[in-house]
Amino acid sequence: MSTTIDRSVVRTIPLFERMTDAELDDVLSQAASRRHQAGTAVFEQGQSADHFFVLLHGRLRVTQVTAEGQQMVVRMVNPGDLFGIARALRRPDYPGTSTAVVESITLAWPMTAWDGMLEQHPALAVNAMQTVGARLQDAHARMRELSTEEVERRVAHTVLRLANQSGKKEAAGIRIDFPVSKQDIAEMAGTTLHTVSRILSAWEDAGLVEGGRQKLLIRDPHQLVLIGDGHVPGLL
Amino acid sequence: MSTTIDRSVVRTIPLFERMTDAELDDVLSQAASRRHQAGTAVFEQGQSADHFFVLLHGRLRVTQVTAEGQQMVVRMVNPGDLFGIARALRRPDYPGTSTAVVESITLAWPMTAWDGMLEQHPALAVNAMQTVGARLQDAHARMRELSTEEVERRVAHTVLRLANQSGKKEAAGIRIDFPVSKQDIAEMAGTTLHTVSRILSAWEDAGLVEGGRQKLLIRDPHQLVLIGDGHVPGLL
DNA sequence: CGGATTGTTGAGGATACTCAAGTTAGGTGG
DNA sequence: CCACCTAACTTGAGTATCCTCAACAATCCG
Repeated sequence: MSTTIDRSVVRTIPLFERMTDAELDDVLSQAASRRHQAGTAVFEQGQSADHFFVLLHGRLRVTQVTAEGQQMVVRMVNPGDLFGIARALRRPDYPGTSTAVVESITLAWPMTAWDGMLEQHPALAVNAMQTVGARLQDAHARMRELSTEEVERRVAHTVLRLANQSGKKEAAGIRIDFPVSKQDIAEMAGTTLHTVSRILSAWEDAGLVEGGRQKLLIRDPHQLVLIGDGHVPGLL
Repeated sequence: MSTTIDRSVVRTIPLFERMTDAELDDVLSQAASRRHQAGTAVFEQGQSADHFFVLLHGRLRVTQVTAEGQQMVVRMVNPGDLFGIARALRRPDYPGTSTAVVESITLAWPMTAWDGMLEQHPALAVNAMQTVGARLQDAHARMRELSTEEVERRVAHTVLRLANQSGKKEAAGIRIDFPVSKQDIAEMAGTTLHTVSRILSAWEDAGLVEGGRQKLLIRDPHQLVLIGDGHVPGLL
Protein backbone atom coordinates (compact mmCIF):
# COMPACT_ATOMS: atom_id res chain seq x y z
CA MET A 1 0.00 0.00 0.00
CA SER A 2 2.70 2.46 1.01
CA THR A 3 5.41 3.66 -1.36
CA THR A 4 8.18 6.25 -1.32
CA ILE A 5 7.06 9.81 -1.94
CA ASP A 6 8.48 11.99 -4.64
CA ARG A 7 9.27 15.38 -3.18
CA SER A 8 9.27 17.12 -6.55
CA VAL A 9 5.70 16.08 -7.25
CA VAL A 10 4.55 17.34 -3.88
CA ARG A 11 6.33 20.63 -4.47
CA THR A 12 3.89 21.54 -7.22
CA ILE A 13 0.97 21.44 -4.79
CA PRO A 14 -0.02 24.92 -3.62
CA LEU A 15 -0.63 23.61 -0.13
CA PHE A 16 3.05 22.83 0.30
CA GLU A 17 4.77 25.24 -2.05
CA ARG A 18 5.83 27.70 0.62
CA MET A 19 7.44 25.11 2.84
CA THR A 20 11.17 24.69 3.30
CA ASP A 21 12.73 21.35 2.37
CA ALA A 22 13.08 20.52 6.04
CA GLU A 23 9.43 21.26 6.75
CA LEU A 24 8.34 19.26 3.76
CA ASP A 25 10.41 16.27 4.82
CA ASP A 26 8.92 16.45 8.29
CA VAL A 27 5.40 16.56 6.90
CA LEU A 28 5.97 13.84 4.33
CA SER A 29 7.63 11.54 6.84
CA GLN A 30 4.29 11.15 8.55
CA ALA A 31 2.40 10.39 5.35
CA ALA A 32 1.81 7.22 3.42
CA SER A 33 1.02 6.99 -0.25
CA ARG A 34 -1.95 4.90 -1.35
CA ARG A 35 -3.24 3.65 -4.65
CA HIS A 36 -6.98 3.45 -5.31
CA GLN A 37 -8.52 1.63 -8.24
CA ALA A 38 -11.31 3.23 -10.21
CA GLY A 39 -14.62 2.61 -8.49
CA THR A 40 -13.18 1.98 -5.04
CA ALA A 41 -13.74 4.23 -2.03
CA VAL A 42 -10.94 6.10 -0.26
CA PHE A 43 -13.27 6.40 2.72
CA GLU A 44 -16.97 6.05 3.30
CA GLN A 45 -19.62 8.22 4.85
CA GLY A 46 -19.98 7.55 8.56
CA GLN A 47 -16.60 5.85 8.98
CA SER A 48 -14.44 7.06 11.81
CA ALA A 49 -12.24 9.77 10.32
CA ASP A 50 -8.79 8.49 11.15
CA HIS A 51 -6.90 9.87 8.15
CA PHE A 52 -6.85 13.01 6.06
CA PHE A 53 -5.58 13.14 2.51
CA VAL A 54 -4.12 15.00 -0.41
CA LEU A 55 -4.92 13.78 -3.89
CA LEU A 56 -1.70 13.40 -5.87
CA HIS A 57 -3.06 11.91 -9.04
CA GLY A 58 -6.41 10.88 -10.44
CA ARG A 59 -9.90 12.09 -9.65
CA LEU A 60 -12.40 11.49 -6.85
CA ARG A 61 -16.10 12.03 -6.51
CA VAL A 62 -17.42 13.00 -3.06
CA THR A 63 -21.02 12.01 -2.40
CA GLN A 64 -23.48 12.13 0.44
CA VAL A 65 -26.52 9.92 0.79
CA THR A 66 -29.67 10.93 2.62
CA ALA A 67 -31.49 8.69 5.06
CA GLU A 68 -33.82 7.62 2.21
CA GLY A 69 -30.93 6.70 -0.03
CA GLN A 70 -31.04 9.76 -2.29
CA GLN A 71 -27.53 10.62 -3.38
CA MET A 72 -25.88 13.98 -3.97
CA VAL A 73 -22.49 14.69 -5.50
CA VAL A 74 -20.84 17.18 -3.16
CA ARG A 75 -17.85 17.87 -5.36
CA MET A 76 -15.03 16.43 -7.42
CA VAL A 77 -11.57 16.22 -5.90
CA ASN A 78 -8.76 17.28 -8.22
CA PRO A 79 -5.03 16.61 -7.95
CA GLY A 80 -3.51 18.81 -5.27
CA ASP A 81 -6.73 19.06 -3.27
CA LEU A 82 -6.86 18.46 0.44
CA PHE A 83 -9.79 16.27 1.46
CA GLY A 84 -11.15 14.17 4.29
CA ILE A 85 -10.33 16.87 6.84
CA ALA A 86 -13.22 15.97 9.13
CA ARG A 87 -11.12 17.06 12.07
CA ALA A 88 -11.17 20.66 10.86
CA LEU A 89 -14.97 20.49 10.92
CA ARG A 90 -14.84 19.02 14.44
CA ARG A 91 -16.35 15.79 13.24
CA PRO A 92 -15.38 12.32 14.39
CA ASP A 93 -16.60 10.71 11.17
CA TYR A 94 -16.45 11.42 7.44
CA PRO A 95 -19.54 13.33 6.30
CA GLY A 96 -19.36 11.81 2.82
CA THR A 97 -17.94 9.04 0.69
CA SER A 98 -15.06 9.70 -1.69
CA THR A 99 -14.72 7.33 -4.58
CA ALA A 100 -12.00 7.16 -7.21
CA VAL A 101 -13.52 7.68 -10.66
CA VAL A 102 -10.20 6.80 -12.27
CA GLU A 103 -7.16 5.12 -10.78
CA SER A 104 -5.90 7.57 -8.17
CA ILE A 105 -3.00 8.11 -5.80
CA THR A 106 -3.40 9.82 -2.45
CA LEU A 107 -1.16 10.88 0.40
CA ALA A 108 -2.65 9.87 3.75
CA TRP A 109 -1.83 11.22 7.20
CA PRO A 110 -3.21 9.84 10.43
CA MET A 111 -5.76 12.33 11.75
CA THR A 112 -3.78 12.42 15.00
CA ALA A 113 -1.10 14.34 13.10
CA TRP A 114 -3.54 17.11 12.14
CA ASP A 115 -3.26 19.38 15.18
CA GLY A 116 0.50 19.00 15.34
CA MET A 117 0.95 19.81 11.67
CA LEU A 118 -1.24 22.89 11.90
CA GLU A 119 0.74 24.12 14.89
CA GLN A 120 4.15 23.56 13.39
CA HIS A 121 3.31 24.79 9.90
CA PRO A 122 1.10 27.87 10.15
CA ALA A 123 1.00 28.25 6.37
CA LEU A 124 -0.85 24.97 6.30
CA ALA A 125 -3.44 26.27 8.75
CA VAL A 126 -4.09 29.31 6.59
CA ASN A 127 -4.28 27.14 3.53
CA ALA A 128 -6.68 24.69 5.15
CA MET A 129 -8.89 27.55 6.20
CA GLN A 130 -8.97 28.92 2.68
CA THR A 131 -9.71 25.48 1.30
CA VAL A 132 -12.72 25.25 3.54
CA GLY A 133 -13.60 28.85 2.73
CA ALA A 134 -13.54 28.17 -0.99
CA ARG A 135 -15.80 25.18 -0.50
CA LEU A 136 -18.18 27.29 1.53
CA GLN A 137 -18.45 29.85 -1.24
CA ASP A 138 -18.99 27.10 -3.75
CA ALA A 139 -21.72 25.65 -1.56
CA HIS A 140 -23.40 29.05 -1.28
CA ALA A 141 -23.31 29.47 -5.04
CA ARG A 142 -24.97 26.09 -5.49
CA MET A 143 -27.58 26.89 -2.84
CA ARG A 144 -28.38 30.11 -4.66
CA GLU A 145 -28.75 28.22 -7.91
CA LEU A 146 -30.92 25.51 -6.40
CA SER A 147 -33.10 28.15 -4.74
CA THR A 148 -33.61 30.53 -7.59
CA GLU A 149 -32.83 28.98 -10.97
CA GLU A 150 -34.68 26.64 -13.26
CA VAL A 151 -33.15 23.36 -14.30
CA GLU A 152 -31.51 24.29 -17.55
CA ARG A 153 -29.64 27.18 -15.93
CA ARG A 154 -28.58 24.98 -13.02
CA VAL A 155 -27.25 22.35 -15.38
CA ALA A 156 -25.39 25.06 -17.30
CA HIS A 157 -23.76 26.28 -14.10
CA THR A 158 -22.96 22.73 -13.07
CA VAL A 159 -21.27 21.96 -16.37
CA LEU A 160 -19.35 25.24 -16.25
CA ARG A 161 -18.18 24.53 -12.71
CA LEU A 162 -16.99 21.13 -13.84
CA ALA A 163 -15.16 22.75 -16.74
CA ASN A 164 -13.51 25.38 -14.54
CA GLN A 165 -12.50 23.12 -11.72
CA SER A 166 -11.67 19.92 -13.53
CA GLY A 167 -11.62 20.70 -17.25
CA LYS A 168 -8.74 20.59 -19.66
CA LYS A 169 -8.49 23.11 -22.48
CA GLU A 170 -8.25 21.66 -25.96
CA ALA A 171 -8.52 23.06 -29.45
CA ALA A 172 -12.14 21.90 -29.72
CA GLY A 173 -13.17 23.22 -26.31
CA ILE A 174 -12.89 22.20 -22.68
CA ARG A 175 -12.71 18.49 -22.08
CA ILE A 176 -13.71 16.62 -18.94
CA ASP A 177 -11.08 13.93 -19.18
CA PHE A 178 -12.50 11.49 -16.67
CA PRO A 179 -15.81 9.61 -16.66
CA VAL A 180 -18.85 11.71 -15.72
CA SER A 181 -22.26 10.17 -16.09
CA LYS A 182 -25.50 12.03 -16.68
CA GLN A 183 -26.51 10.71 -13.28
CA ASP A 184 -23.48 12.45 -11.76
CA ILE A 185 -24.39 15.75 -13.38
CA ALA A 186 -27.98 15.31 -12.25
CA GLU A 187 -26.82 14.78 -8.67
CA MET A 188 -24.71 17.90 -8.86
CA ALA A 189 -27.50 20.03 -10.33
CA GLY A 190 -30.32 18.70 -8.19
CA THR A 191 -32.36 17.08 -10.94
CA THR A 192 -32.87 13.72 -12.63
CA LEU A 193 -30.71 12.03 -15.22
CA HIS A 194 -33.65 12.16 -17.61
CA THR A 195 -33.78 15.93 -17.50
CA VAL A 196 -30.00 16.18 -17.86
CA SER A 197 -30.12 13.86 -20.84
CA ARG A 198 -32.77 15.96 -22.56
CA ILE A 199 -30.91 19.20 -21.88
CA LEU A 200 -27.55 17.91 -23.06
CA SER A 201 -29.17 16.46 -26.18
CA ALA A 202 -30.62 19.86 -27.00
CA TRP A 203 -27.25 21.53 -26.37
CA GLU A 204 -25.53 18.96 -28.51
CA ASP A 205 -27.95 19.64 -31.38
CA ALA A 206 -27.07 23.33 -31.03
CA GLY A 207 -23.36 22.53 -31.05
CA LEU A 208 -22.69 23.78 -27.52
CA VAL A 209 -21.37 20.51 -26.14
CA GLU A 210 -20.43 17.05 -27.25
CA GLY A 211 -21.65 14.18 -25.12
CA GLY A 212 -21.25 10.45 -25.07
CA ARG A 213 -21.30 7.71 -22.51
CA GLN A 214 -19.64 9.31 -19.47
CA LYS A 215 -17.95 11.77 -21.79
CA LEU A 216 -18.24 15.53 -22.00
CA LEU A 217 -16.67 18.24 -24.13
CA ILE A 218 -17.74 21.85 -23.76
CA ARG A 219 -17.53 23.42 -27.21
CA ASP A 220 -18.98 26.83 -26.49
CA PRO A 221 -18.51 27.84 -22.84
CA HIS A 222 -19.52 31.43 -23.52
CA GLN A 223 -22.94 30.43 -24.75
CA LEU A 224 -23.38 28.25 -21.68
CA VAL A 225 -22.55 31.25 -19.51
CA LEU A 226 -25.32 33.16 -21.26
CA ILE A 227 -27.77 30.33 -20.62
CA GLY A 228 -26.62 30.07 -17.01
CA ASP A 229 -27.11 33.76 -16.45
CA GLY A 230 -30.52 33.68 -18.10
CA HIS A 231 -29.53 36.11 -20.83
CA VAL A 232 -30.65 33.74 -23.52
CA PRO A 233 -33.91 31.79 -23.93
CA GLY A 234 -32.56 28.32 -23.28
CA LEU A 235 -33.05 25.39 -25.61
CA LEU A 236 -35.68 23.26 -23.91
CA MET B 1 -20.07 54.89 17.80
CA SER B 2 -17.38 53.34 19.98
CA THR B 3 -17.94 52.47 23.64
CA THR B 4 -16.02 50.68 26.35
CA ILE B 5 -16.18 46.93 26.19
CA ASP B 6 -17.34 44.81 29.07
CA ARG B 7 -14.87 41.96 29.54
CA SER B 8 -17.34 39.80 31.44
CA VAL B 9 -19.78 39.81 28.53
CA VAL B 10 -17.09 38.81 26.08
CA ARG B 11 -15.97 36.03 28.41
CA THR B 12 -19.18 34.14 27.77
CA ILE B 13 -18.42 33.88 24.06
CA PRO B 14 -16.97 30.47 23.15
CA LEU B 15 -14.56 32.08 20.74
CA PHE B 16 -12.76 33.82 23.57
CA GLU B 17 -13.43 31.60 26.55
CA ARG B 18 -10.02 29.94 26.56
CA MET B 19 -8.05 33.13 26.47
CA THR B 20 -6.09 34.55 29.38
CA ASP B 21 -7.05 37.97 30.68
CA ALA B 22 -3.95 39.44 29.08
CA GLU B 23 -4.76 37.91 25.70
CA LEU B 24 -8.34 39.10 25.91
CA ASP B 25 -7.28 42.63 26.73
CA ASP B 26 -4.91 42.62 23.79
CA VAL B 27 -7.63 41.41 21.45
CA LEU B 28 -10.28 43.77 22.77
CA SER B 29 -7.96 46.77 22.64
CA GLN B 30 -8.09 46.55 18.86
CA ALA B 31 -11.86 46.34 18.68
CA ALA B 32 -14.59 48.93 18.64
CA SER B 33 -18.15 48.39 19.72
CA ARG B 34 -20.94 49.48 17.38
CA ARG B 35 -24.69 49.84 17.70
CA HIS B 36 -26.97 49.00 14.78
CA GLN B 37 -30.62 49.91 14.62
CA ALA B 38 -33.16 47.37 13.42
CA GLY B 39 -33.28 47.37 9.63
CA THR B 40 -29.85 48.86 9.09
CA ALA B 41 -26.94 47.03 7.48
CA VAL B 42 -23.71 46.21 9.30
CA PHE B 43 -22.12 45.80 5.89
CA GLU B 44 -23.34 45.27 2.38
CA GLN B 45 -22.63 42.75 -0.34
CA GLY B 46 -19.77 43.86 -2.54
CA GLN B 47 -18.33 46.39 -0.10
CA SER B 48 -14.64 46.24 0.56
CA ALA B 49 -14.26 43.96 3.58
CA ASP B 50 -12.34 46.20 5.95
CA HIS B 51 -13.72 44.90 9.24
CA PHE B 52 -14.68 41.61 10.79
CA PHE B 53 -17.15 41.25 13.63
CA VAL B 54 -18.53 39.40 16.58
CA LEU B 55 -22.19 39.85 17.41
CA LEU B 56 -22.55 40.73 21.09
CA HIS B 57 -26.26 41.34 21.26
CA GLY B 58 -29.22 41.25 18.91
CA ARG B 59 -29.78 39.33 15.70
CA LEU B 60 -28.65 39.70 12.10
CA ARG B 61 -29.87 38.29 8.82
CA VAL B 62 -27.25 37.56 6.15
CA THR B 63 -28.53 37.69 2.59
CA GLN B 64 -27.15 37.38 -0.91
CA VAL B 65 -28.76 38.77 -4.02
CA THR B 66 -28.34 37.27 -7.46
CA ALA B 67 -27.61 39.33 -10.55
CA GLU B 68 -31.35 39.32 -11.33
CA GLY B 69 -32.25 40.59 -7.89
CA GLN B 70 -33.45 37.31 -6.42
CA GLN B 71 -32.63 37.20 -2.75
CA MET B 72 -31.53 34.33 -0.51
CA VAL B 73 -31.16 34.29 3.25
CA VAL B 74 -27.78 32.69 3.89
CA ARG B 75 -28.16 32.45 7.65
CA MET B 76 -29.05 34.22 10.86
CA VAL B 77 -26.24 35.53 13.05
CA ASN B 78 -26.72 34.89 16.76
CA PRO B 79 -25.01 36.51 19.73
CA GLY B 80 -21.46 35.19 20.07
CA ASP B 81 -21.12 34.45 16.36
CA LEU B 82 -18.14 35.54 14.34
CA PHE B 83 -19.12 37.05 10.98
CA GLY B 84 -17.84 39.14 8.11
CA ILE B 85 -14.60 37.15 7.99
CA ALA B 86 -14.13 37.61 4.25
CA ARG B 87 -10.41 37.54 4.77
CA ALA B 88 -10.55 33.90 5.86
CA LEU B 89 -12.23 33.12 2.55
CA ARG B 90 -9.53 35.10 0.72
CA ARG B 91 -12.04 37.63 -0.47
CA PRO B 92 -11.51 41.37 -0.74
CA ASP B 93 -15.23 42.11 -0.45
CA TYR B 94 -18.19 40.90 1.60
CA PRO B 95 -20.05 38.12 -0.21
CA GLY B 96 -23.35 39.09 1.43
CA THR B 97 -25.24 41.78 3.27
CA SER B 98 -25.85 41.52 7.01
CA THR B 99 -28.79 43.43 8.36
CA ALA B 100 -29.88 43.88 11.96
CA VAL B 101 -33.39 42.48 12.41
CA VAL B 102 -33.51 43.91 15.93
CA GLU B 103 -31.31 46.51 17.54
CA SER B 104 -27.88 44.90 17.74
CA ILE B 105 -24.42 45.47 19.15
CA THR B 106 -21.28 44.24 17.42
CA LEU B 107 -17.57 44.23 18.10
CA ALA B 108 -15.62 45.31 15.04
CA TRP B 109 -11.94 44.74 14.27
CA PRO B 110 -10.12 46.21 11.31
CA MET B 111 -9.49 43.39 8.84
CA THR B 112 -5.79 44.28 8.97
CA ALA B 113 -5.75 42.84 12.49
CA TRP B 114 -6.94 39.43 11.27
CA ASP B 115 -3.64 37.79 10.38
CA GLY B 116 -1.93 39.11 13.48
CA MET B 117 -4.69 37.91 15.76
CA LEU B 118 -4.66 34.44 14.22
CA GLU B 119 -0.91 34.21 14.65
CA GLN B 120 -0.84 35.39 18.23
CA HIS B 121 -3.89 33.49 19.41
CA PRO B 122 -3.88 30.01 17.86
CA ALA B 123 -7.08 29.07 19.67
CA LEU B 124 -8.78 31.72 17.60
CA ALA B 125 -7.51 30.18 14.39
CA VAL B 126 -8.88 26.78 15.35
CA ASN B 127 -12.16 28.38 16.33
CA ALA B 128 -12.42 30.34 13.12
CA MET B 129 -11.79 27.19 11.14
CA GLN B 130 -14.49 25.34 13.01
CA THR B 131 -16.87 28.23 12.52
CA VAL B 132 -16.35 28.03 8.80
CA GLY B 133 -16.53 24.24 8.99
CA ALA B 134 -19.87 24.35 10.76
CA ARG B 135 -21.21 26.71 8.11
CA LEU B 136 -19.99 24.39 5.40
CA GLN B 137 -21.82 21.46 6.91
CA ASP B 138 -24.92 23.57 7.26
CA ALA B 139 -24.63 24.59 3.62
CA HIS B 140 -24.27 20.96 2.57
CA ALA B 141 -27.35 20.03 4.55
CA ARG B 142 -29.34 22.76 2.83
CA MET B 143 -28.02 21.73 -0.58
CA ARG B 144 -29.12 18.18 0.10
CA GLU B 145 -32.55 19.41 1.10
CA LEU B 146 -32.91 21.67 -1.93
CA SER B 147 -31.78 18.85 -4.21
CA THR B 148 -33.86 16.02 -2.88
CA GLU B 149 -36.79 17.20 -0.80
CA GLU B 150 -40.19 18.60 -1.62
CA VAL B 151 -41.22 21.98 -0.29
CA GLU B 152 -43.04 21.01 2.84
CA ARG B 153 -40.10 18.98 4.10
CA ARG B 154 -37.69 21.79 3.25
CA VAL B 155 -39.80 24.27 5.16
CA ALA B 156 -39.94 21.86 8.09
CA HIS B 157 -36.14 21.60 8.11
CA THR B 158 -35.81 25.35 7.76
CA VAL B 159 -38.09 26.00 10.71
CA LEU B 160 -36.30 23.39 12.79
CA ARG B 161 -32.93 24.90 11.96
CA LEU B 162 -34.22 28.28 13.02
CA ALA B 163 -35.49 26.75 16.25
CA ASN B 164 -32.21 25.00 16.99
CA GLN B 165 -29.89 27.84 16.13
CA SER B 166 -31.91 30.83 17.25
CA GLY B 167 -34.89 29.53 19.24
CA LYS B 168 -35.70 30.02 22.87
CA LYS B 169 -37.37 27.24 24.83
CA GLU B 170 -40.61 28.14 26.52
CA ALA B 171 -43.38 26.23 28.20
CA ALA B 172 -45.52 26.36 25.05
CA GLY B 173 -42.70 25.33 22.71
CA ILE B 174 -39.73 26.95 21.01
CA ARG B 175 -40.09 30.63 20.32
CA ILE B 176 -38.31 32.64 17.66
CA ASP B 177 -38.03 35.85 19.63
CA PHE B 178 -37.12 38.19 16.81
CA PRO B 179 -39.07 39.15 13.67
CA VAL B 180 -39.08 36.50 10.92
CA SER B 181 -41.31 37.05 7.95
CA LYS B 182 -42.77 34.36 5.72
CA GLN B 183 -40.65 35.88 2.99
CA ASP B 184 -37.55 35.23 5.12
CA ILE B 185 -38.51 31.60 5.63
CA ALA B 186 -39.23 31.28 1.93
CA GLU B 187 -35.78 32.62 1.09
CA MET B 188 -34.21 30.14 3.47
CA ALA B 189 -36.16 27.19 2.11
CA GLY B 190 -35.91 28.06 -1.57
CA THR B 191 -39.59 28.65 -2.21
CA THR B 192 -42.13 31.48 -2.32
CA LEU B 193 -43.84 33.27 0.53
CA HIS B 194 -47.16 32.00 -0.80
CA THR B 195 -46.16 28.40 -0.38
CA VAL B 196 -44.73 29.07 3.07
CA SER B 197 -47.93 30.78 4.08
CA ARG B 198 -50.04 27.84 2.94
CA ILE B 199 -47.81 25.34 4.71
CA LEU B 200 -47.66 27.24 7.98
CA SER B 201 -51.42 27.74 7.89
CA ALA B 202 -51.90 24.00 7.55
CA TRP B 203 -49.45 23.37 10.39
CA GLU B 204 -51.19 25.93 12.54
CA ASP B 205 -54.54 24.23 11.96
CA ALA B 206 -52.91 21.00 13.10
CA GLY B 207 -51.49 22.68 16.18
CA LEU B 208 -47.84 22.20 15.22
CA VAL B 209 -46.91 25.88 15.19
CA GLU B 210 -48.32 29.25 16.02
CA GLY B 211 -47.77 32.00 13.49
CA GLY B 212 -48.50 35.66 13.24
CA ARG B 213 -47.03 38.67 11.57
CA GLN B 214 -43.27 38.04 11.73
CA LYS B 215 -43.88 35.74 14.69
CA LEU B 216 -43.22 32.05 15.10
CA LEU B 217 -43.68 29.55 17.89
CA ILE B 218 -42.91 25.88 17.33
CA ARG B 219 -45.37 23.92 19.42
CA ASP B 220 -44.51 20.40 18.34
CA PRO B 221 -40.93 20.11 17.12
CA HIS B 222 -41.05 16.34 17.14
CA GLN B 223 -43.88 16.22 14.65
CA LEU B 224 -41.98 18.66 12.44
CA VAL B 225 -38.97 16.34 12.55
CA LEU B 226 -41.23 13.54 11.32
CA ILE B 227 -42.50 15.71 8.46
CA GLY B 228 -38.96 16.81 7.65
CA ASP B 229 -37.77 13.24 7.52
CA GLY B 230 -40.70 12.20 5.38
CA HIS B 231 -41.98 9.71 7.95
CA VAL B 232 -45.39 11.28 7.95
CA PRO B 233 -47.70 12.23 5.05
CA GLY B 234 -47.45 16.00 5.35
CA LEU B 235 -50.41 18.30 5.61
CA LEU B 236 -50.68 19.90 2.20
C1' DC C 1 -21.28 -12.42 -28.07
C1' DG C 2 -24.17 -11.54 -24.09
C1' DG C 3 -25.10 -9.09 -19.97
C1' DA C 4 -25.00 -4.95 -17.59
C1' DT C 5 -24.64 -0.29 -17.29
C1' DT C 6 -25.66 4.06 -19.26
C1' DG C 7 -28.32 6.91 -21.96
C1' DT C 8 -32.54 8.35 -24.96
C1' DT C 9 -37.06 9.71 -25.66
C1' DG C 10 -42.18 9.91 -25.04
C1' DA C 11 -46.46 10.52 -22.41
C1' DG C 12 -48.88 11.89 -18.44
C1' DG C 13 -49.41 14.04 -14.26
C1' DA C 14 -48.19 16.33 -9.74
C1' DT C 15 -46.00 19.82 -7.39
C1' DA C 16 -45.42 24.36 -6.59
C1' DC C 17 -45.11 28.67 -9.10
C1' DT C 18 -47.35 32.84 -11.02
C1' DC C 19 -51.02 35.95 -11.09
C1' DA C 20 -54.61 38.09 -8.70
C1' DA C 21 -57.56 39.90 -5.15
C1' DG C 22 -58.34 40.53 -0.81
C1' DT C 23 -57.54 40.60 4.56
C1' DT C 24 -55.09 41.60 8.78
C1' DA C 25 -51.87 43.80 11.65
C1' DG C 26 -49.04 47.51 13.06
C1' DG C 27 -47.19 51.85 13.02
C1' DT C 28 -47.89 56.94 12.29
C1' DG C 29 -49.76 61.23 12.50
C1' DG C 30 -53.50 64.14 13.20
C1' DC D 1 -57.22 57.67 20.57
C1' DC D 2 -58.72 56.90 16.18
C1' DA D 3 -58.05 56.94 11.11
C1' DC D 4 -55.14 55.89 7.77
C1' DC D 5 -51.39 53.76 5.28
C1' DT D 6 -48.27 50.44 4.41
C1' DA D 7 -46.18 46.01 4.92
C1' DA D 8 -47.15 41.39 5.84
C1' DC D 9 -49.98 37.78 5.08
C1' DT D 10 -53.89 34.77 3.17
C1' DT D 11 -56.20 32.30 -0.15
C1' DG D 12 -57.90 30.91 -4.79
C1' DA D 13 -57.40 29.62 -9.72
C1' DG D 14 -54.76 28.38 -13.57
C1' DT D 15 -50.69 26.66 -15.41
C1' DA D 16 -45.71 25.66 -16.40
C1' DT D 17 -41.99 23.06 -15.21
C1' DC D 18 -40.07 19.02 -14.41
C1' DC D 19 -40.64 14.57 -12.30
C1' DT D 20 -42.23 9.79 -12.67
C1' DC D 21 -43.10 5.87 -15.29
C1' DA D 22 -42.02 3.26 -19.17
C1' DA D 23 -39.86 1.17 -23.00
C1' DC D 24 -36.15 1.03 -25.77
C1' DA D 25 -31.30 1.94 -27.72
C1' DA D 26 -26.49 2.24 -27.42
C1' DT D 27 -22.11 1.35 -25.41
C1' DC D 28 -18.83 -1.08 -22.76
C1' DC D 29 -16.62 -5.04 -20.78
C1' DG D 30 -15.48 -9.56 -19.96
